[in-house]
Amino acid sequence: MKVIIAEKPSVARDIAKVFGATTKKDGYIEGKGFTFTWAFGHLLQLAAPQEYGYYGWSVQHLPMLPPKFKLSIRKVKTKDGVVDDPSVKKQLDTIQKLFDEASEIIVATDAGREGELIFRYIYYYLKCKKPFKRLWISSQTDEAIKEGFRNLKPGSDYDTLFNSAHCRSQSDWLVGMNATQALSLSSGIRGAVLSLGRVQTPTLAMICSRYLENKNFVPETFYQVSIHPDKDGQVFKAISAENYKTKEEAQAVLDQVQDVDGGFPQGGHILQVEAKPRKEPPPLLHDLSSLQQEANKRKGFTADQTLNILQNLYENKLVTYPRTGSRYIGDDVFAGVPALIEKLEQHPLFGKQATALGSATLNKRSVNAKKVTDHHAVLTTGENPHQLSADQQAVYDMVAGRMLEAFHQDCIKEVTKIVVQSGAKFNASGTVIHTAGWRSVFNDKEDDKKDEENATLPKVTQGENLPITAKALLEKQTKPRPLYNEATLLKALETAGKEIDDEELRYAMKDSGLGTPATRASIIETLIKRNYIIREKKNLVPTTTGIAVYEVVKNQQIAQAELTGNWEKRLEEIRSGASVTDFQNEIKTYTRAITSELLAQGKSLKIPAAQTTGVKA
DNA sequence: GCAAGGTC
Repeated sequence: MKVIIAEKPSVARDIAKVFGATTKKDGYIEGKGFTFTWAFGHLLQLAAPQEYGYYGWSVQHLPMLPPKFKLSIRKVKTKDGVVDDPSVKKQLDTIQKLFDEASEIIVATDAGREGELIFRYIYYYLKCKKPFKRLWISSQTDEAIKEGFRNLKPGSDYDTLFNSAHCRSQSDWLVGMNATQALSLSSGIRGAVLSLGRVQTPTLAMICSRYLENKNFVPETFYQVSIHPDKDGQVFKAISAENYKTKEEAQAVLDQVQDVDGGFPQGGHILQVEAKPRKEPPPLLHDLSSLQQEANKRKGFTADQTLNILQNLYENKLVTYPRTGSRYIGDDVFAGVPALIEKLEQHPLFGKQATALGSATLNKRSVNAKKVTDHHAVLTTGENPHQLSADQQAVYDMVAGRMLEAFHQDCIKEVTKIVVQSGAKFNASGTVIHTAGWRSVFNDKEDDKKDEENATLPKVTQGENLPITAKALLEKQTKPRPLYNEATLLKALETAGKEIDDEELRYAMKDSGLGTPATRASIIETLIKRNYIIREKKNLVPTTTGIAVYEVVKNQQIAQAELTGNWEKRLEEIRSGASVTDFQNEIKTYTRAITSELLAQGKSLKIPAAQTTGVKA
């Protein structure tokens, strides 16, 4: 008998369905000579320090460098402390029984580094010796699954992938556990937990450095002049092309404006008119991060809330797999899109849009099989939702609405720029939407609209002279970059802090971002739990503890996003066959260095004991 | 008491 093991129940069900296996057992599905079982993500983790004999937190143990790592069952917190998760234990027993009976194992965990690790940790923990083959597919449609089974790979083809995954896991443990204990112990605060890690610390650093930049920003005053030219009763606003440092300069420009009150009936000379049509393509489909950002902007949901709501919708089969990092779908999935859109015709908000889209040519911007990684973009499933809570409905609508947008036509607008001469030069700009296209779905205002922009501009021609009915001197101040909120932080994590607005360019940097779609919400929650940051309205603001930790580590490698970038590069080399021990030795060297540095530097930490978490009474 | 990774 062959056993197929998937990363999660939903995938096992999808595969079993293709085989026509329908007998549901406890923890697996049976039929047609196969059994289909599953994990729930990582069932096993690297054992905690005490399991190597490092009892309690002690400087004498540092750095902790276990000669051989052990695996232990995933833990869960109960009132009696931290224990093996009973549901995980039970599933492992089931898997063990099935592996014992198996002639061959087919590995169907997600097609990626962590998916490989999830299986291998189980396989080695259970001391299984059975041969295994690898199913490698990036979409769960029937055809993709069948094709994948025709193309099963030898399990050993993925040994180097496992090596890179294993290195990632061990390195995070070594650096995180040691750095955390080193800083906590050297802080001198009894029971303090000052955690550090490859992902959480650069994230904290980003929040702190932006906060300090914002707080220390010295606004500069500058001046502008505005005029109101009048075209046959239609008045628009134009702003001086230059900003002025002093009020006097601006006043001089203002005085030279040839307005009606100053005795100039037609003192505004149209120097230039430029009207350009612009096509604005629809946004890509949602991945988890973009959905979390939108839900934060629209509804103020935290990243964690959005993930929980989505997981719930997923478990109720209303949306596809949520923890995806892809904003694309393959052609096979695209083939099913018209039917999904038709289903949305019942939707109270988008029904009309869905109907209209049903008879139009669909935009294929979000269709690109090469950009589908372990999972495709989030879609609705075609199941009809009922009895959703307001929050569930809101998130569901964001998924459904984005689908309609993504497959909609471009928005066609005309961007007009007018240059008016009246003493000095003045600019006016305005945007007129000709064909709303995808923008008709939500009918939102553009988020990047500047406050000086005119909604519509009158038709004027070059050489024309217009009366200027008003003029004013404007006093303005330069503004600092805003504090991070969850939406802007999530976006920044995708590109490891580099500011890239272009959607597609940002996408290309996916592999060098901080954290993964599945973990970013929990990174934010960890920083909050440690009392490093707090939510203040929508903003994420560091506490004195957070700032103090940042001050100690800000120049260290562990606070730089580049650390992840460097690791990823090395892990990728390992995947293509480079030495594992070289990397492991470098990590050990780094662990020793960071540990001793933190033991020395932690003494300079100044935090009131009450502001650290985990303080024992 | 501690990492980052996955998922019910």
